[in-house]
Amino acid sequence: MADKKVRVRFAPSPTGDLHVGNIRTALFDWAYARHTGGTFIFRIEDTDTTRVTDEYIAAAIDTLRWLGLQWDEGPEVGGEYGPYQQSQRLDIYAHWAQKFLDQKDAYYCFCTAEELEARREAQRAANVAPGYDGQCRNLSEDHIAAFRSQGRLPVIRMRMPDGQTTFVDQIRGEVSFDHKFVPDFVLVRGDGSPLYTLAVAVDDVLMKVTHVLRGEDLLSSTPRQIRVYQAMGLTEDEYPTFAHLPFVMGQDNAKLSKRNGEVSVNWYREAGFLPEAICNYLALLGWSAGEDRENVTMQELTKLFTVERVHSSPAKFDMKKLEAINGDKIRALTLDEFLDWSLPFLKKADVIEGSEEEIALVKAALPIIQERITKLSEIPEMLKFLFVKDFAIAPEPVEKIKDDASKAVLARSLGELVPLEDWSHASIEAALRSSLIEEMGLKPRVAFGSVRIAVTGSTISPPLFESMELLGKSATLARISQALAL
RNA sequence: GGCCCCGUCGUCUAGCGGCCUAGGACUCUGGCUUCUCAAGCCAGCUACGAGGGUUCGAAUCCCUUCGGGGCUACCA
Repeated sequence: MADKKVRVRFAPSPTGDLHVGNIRTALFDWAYARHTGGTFIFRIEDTDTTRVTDEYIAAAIDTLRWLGLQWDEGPEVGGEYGPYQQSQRLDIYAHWAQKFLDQKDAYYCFCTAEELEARREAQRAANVAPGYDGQCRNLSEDHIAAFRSQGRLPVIRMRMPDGQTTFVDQIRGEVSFDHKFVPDFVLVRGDGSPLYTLAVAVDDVLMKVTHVLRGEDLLSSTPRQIRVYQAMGLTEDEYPTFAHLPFVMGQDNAKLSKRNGEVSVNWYREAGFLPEAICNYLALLGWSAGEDRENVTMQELTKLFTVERVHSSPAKFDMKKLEAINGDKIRALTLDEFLDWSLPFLKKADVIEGSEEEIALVKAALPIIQERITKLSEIPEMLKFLFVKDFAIAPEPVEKIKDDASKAVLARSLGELVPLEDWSHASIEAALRSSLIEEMGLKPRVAFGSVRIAVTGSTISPPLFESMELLGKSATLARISQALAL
C-alpha cells in the first residue's frame, strides 16, 4: 500500500458557503497530495438534494480556485474516474446497492420513520444503545410482497455482522468499534436515491482513493464505510488509509459554526484576507512545521506537510493571529501583486473608477501604506484622501485646527510651500522642518499634526510628506487654504 | 445515557524519558524609535487539568479520575 501512488480527495457537501473547517481539510488533502506527488481529487457530494444547491456547488468551485488549491481531477477539469459529482453517478450507486442485495449484504427495510422513531424512543427509555433493531433483517419474500402491496417504499439497509471493526488511523492510531454500537445503516432511501454512506465508499473505491483525510466528525462513520468496501470485495490492504483531522473550534469551544464566529471563507475574502494568509493560518491549526517555523508559502507547505505532524487535538480559531499573518503576507507582496489585490477594493468602495491616471496614483501610493494595514479592506480608507472630489475634514479633527496656534502653523506652511519648486517629499519636509520646527520652535507632532489634518482630513494618515507629494502641489495648497478659512 | 476522540501559556504550538528552573508565534503590558498610525527592536506576564504508579529521572510511558468535543438520521 505504501508504494501505491497517493490519491486523496476533498469531498464537500456544499450545503452553504465553504467554511473555514472545510478549507482546512481541503488544504491538508491538497498539501498531502502535492507533498507525495500524488493526485488531488475534488468531488462534490450532493446526495442530499434538499440541502445542496447549484449555487453552492459553483461557489465551492470558485472558492477552491481562489485559494489556489488546484485539483487534478474533478469538476471542470475532468479525469478518468468521473463524473465527480455524485448526483451524476446515480446508476453506479444503484448497481452496487443491487449487488449488495443480491449478496445478502444488504436487505430491504420497510419500517417507517414513525415506527423507527418510536422504537428508538423505547430504546432510550430502556437505556439501551439506540439504533436499528434489525427487524427487517430476515424478511421472507411473502412479507416483502405484503409490504409492497401496502404501498410501502423500502429503504436498503446494510447488514452489520457481529464482531468489530479495527483500523489504524494515521493520526489517532488504532481505533476500534464494536458492531454492537454500529447498527445496520441505510444505503438507499425509500425513493431510490443513495445516501452518503453508500456514495462515499463506492466512489472512494472506484476513484482509487488511497488516503482519506477528513474531519473528525466522520470518525465514527468509518466502520460503516469499511463495511461497504468489504461488500465491494476489497480486502483490508486494498481499502484506503484513514486520517481524521481534528476540529477547528469557535470561541466557545464548540465546532466552528455560524453561531460562534465568521465561518464562510467568502467573508474572509471580502474582508480583505489573502488566500495565502488564510491557508498559512489554517495550516497552523492542527499541524506545525516544527523548528518554530510558522510563516510558510504554499510552495513550502507542500514541501513540509506530512500527516505525521498533524495533531489529534482540536484547535481554536483565532482571528487576531490570522490578521497578524495576513499583515505579514501583505507586506511580502510585490508592488504589482499588491496593486492587483488593491484595485477591486478601491473600486468597490467607490474611491476610484479605474482610469489609468487613478491606477498610476494608487500604484505610487501603495508603498507607503503597505506596512500599515492588516487587511486589504483598509486600503480605501487610507487612500481616500487622494481621490475625493469634495474634500472635507472630518468633524472631530476639524475642531483641532481652529485655534490660533494651528492657524499660525497653516499660514506659515502655506507661505513656505507656495514658492517651493521641487515638490518632492524630501523638499517639502525640509521646508516645513526648518520653518515650523526650527524657526517657530514647535514640536513636530504638534506642527505636523495640524498640517496632517488640513491635508488628509484626519489625525491618522500615511506619512505626511509622502502624502503631500502624492496629492500634488495645487491640491495640497488648496486644502491648506481651505483649512485656514475655517 | 451509550460509543468514540481529545487534554502544554488567554490562543496556536515545540516537546516524542534526562538538553525543560518548558522554547517559539499571536494577544496583552511596558519601553525604544518616531510627523500620526503602523512596521521594527527590546523587555515582561502567563502553561504541562488532577491523583496514583513505572523509573535513578516524566510534560513525555501506564492506570484512574475530571474536563472538553464528536457521533448516536431515509444529514454529511
